[in-house]
Amino acid sequence: MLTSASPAMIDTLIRKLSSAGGLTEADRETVRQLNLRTQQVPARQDLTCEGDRPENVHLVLSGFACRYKVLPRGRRSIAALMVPGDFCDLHVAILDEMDHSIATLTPCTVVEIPRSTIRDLTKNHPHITHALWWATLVDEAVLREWLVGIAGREAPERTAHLFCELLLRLQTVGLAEGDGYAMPFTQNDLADMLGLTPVHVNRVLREMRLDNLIVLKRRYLRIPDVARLCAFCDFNANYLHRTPRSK
Amino acid sequence: MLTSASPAMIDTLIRKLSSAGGLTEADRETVRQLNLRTQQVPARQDLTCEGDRPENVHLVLSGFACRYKVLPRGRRSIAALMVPGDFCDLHVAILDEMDHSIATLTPCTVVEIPRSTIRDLTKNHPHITHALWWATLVDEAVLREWLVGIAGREAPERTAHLFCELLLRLQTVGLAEGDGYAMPFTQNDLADMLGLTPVHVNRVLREMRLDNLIVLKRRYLRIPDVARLCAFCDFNANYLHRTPRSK
DNA sequence: ATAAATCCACAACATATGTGAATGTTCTGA
DNA sequence: TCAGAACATTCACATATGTTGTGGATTTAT
Repeated sequence: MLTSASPAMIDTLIRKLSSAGGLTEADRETVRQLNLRTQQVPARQDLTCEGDRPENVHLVLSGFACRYKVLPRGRRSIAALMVPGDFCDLHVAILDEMDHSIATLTPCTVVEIPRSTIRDLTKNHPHITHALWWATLVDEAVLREWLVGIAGREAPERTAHLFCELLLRLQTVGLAEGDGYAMPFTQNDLADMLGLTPVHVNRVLREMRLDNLIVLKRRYLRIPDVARLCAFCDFNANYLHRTPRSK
Repeated sequence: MLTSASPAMIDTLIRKLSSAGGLTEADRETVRQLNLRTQQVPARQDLTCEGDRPENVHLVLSGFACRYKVLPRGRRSIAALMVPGDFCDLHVAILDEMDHSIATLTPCTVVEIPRSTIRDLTKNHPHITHALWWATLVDEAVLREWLVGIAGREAPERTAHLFCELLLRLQTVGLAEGDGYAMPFTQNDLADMLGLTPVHVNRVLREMRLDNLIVLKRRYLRIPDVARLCAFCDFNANYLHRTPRSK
């Protein structure tokens, strides 16, 4: 299903770009003039596949999507999680070929931005280019933190770290109320993000529940003591590069 | 020690940027006009630390450097390896604060590019900006492959994969002769890159030697049968985004 | 050339996490 | 409302990898 983008959607995009700082009013107007289309995508569906040379960049407006690769033995490894407001694949505007796939985890609303539009923006609007580049660098910082976590944190700390990160990321887009948020992932999805087995994710969650670090019920996560969970996993939010501006 | 950059060094930079494609002769001339300084750095020394707001971007001309974070229990996790021709920290041109550290692994020669220079380039030279952005996206692709490897590959395959990646990356900068290259890393360094223990790296290397997958002696790695090693770890080079041009 | 410092090699043992399988629970759609 | 699917939970057991420690080999500095 395709519909034309509403002002609210454009705002999501502008807010995203503004968090890099440095956008002028003219830049904002340029973005508003873009003729963007919105699309509804069901859960567990690929947006682009490894090897593709897609014609559109996607921005998530609602729902969760992920970046993943499939390993030899059929194991799926999730390398990034996209929450509302995140770009899925700015890559394709610059690199030729996708080296990984992108799929929805839940039903999503996404904006499609033609590659040519990005190319045009980067040729003529340095501030917007700067903002887009900024977005990819923050994505990279998150990716790096995931790598460090998988390489060096034990399963419980790693899991806690993901929950802390999600809390902050969802807070900045207004999707967390206080100390809780909807986390509509399967334990299987979590396993693929954490580099663990579903069985072990289940074990870890049980332990965390027993320690009262989390309350997780019907896909809703509540963190009774945020400071305690952060301390538990040694969480440091610097890698999210949240500016004062963006909350 | 500081010296002014020689033409050969500028060439390294220009070659790097050109691999993204799209540079005009005017762009190249712009790069040649930059007044860059070169620096010798001993092994195992930090170039920038987490929390810094450095004034220079670094480019490695010779030697190996790495991007790392230190975890609670003092464990160092290496998130990226920089070989000659690689940028260390384009981040600092865009993001405010370093969320990780950068250190040399071996003695290095690095070029220092002032932040202001990058800012100027990105404001006035869209093709160069595009090339720089391209470089960060390739870095991100490599980082993603490392994440996927640590999350989903067993130690031997993971190690083999690193060796294959290094072979290609060093080939493109002329630092591999055929099927071998100098790999001046400690087993400790390897462990930090692979998310393993030094002891286990030692075990894995022994096995790989016994299987004749590698010949590793006095910090020099030879791969008797490259195709066999690639098959062993299911190596797919697409994530390196090497263009025909750049090789 | 020699000593000191790293680094490599190997062994015995500990444990976090993976595997396979059975059962119960919660969604989902007709 | 029901049946079927998808998901969560738990168990027993297997194994890859971590931990601690010791001795020998290289490298580095004097």
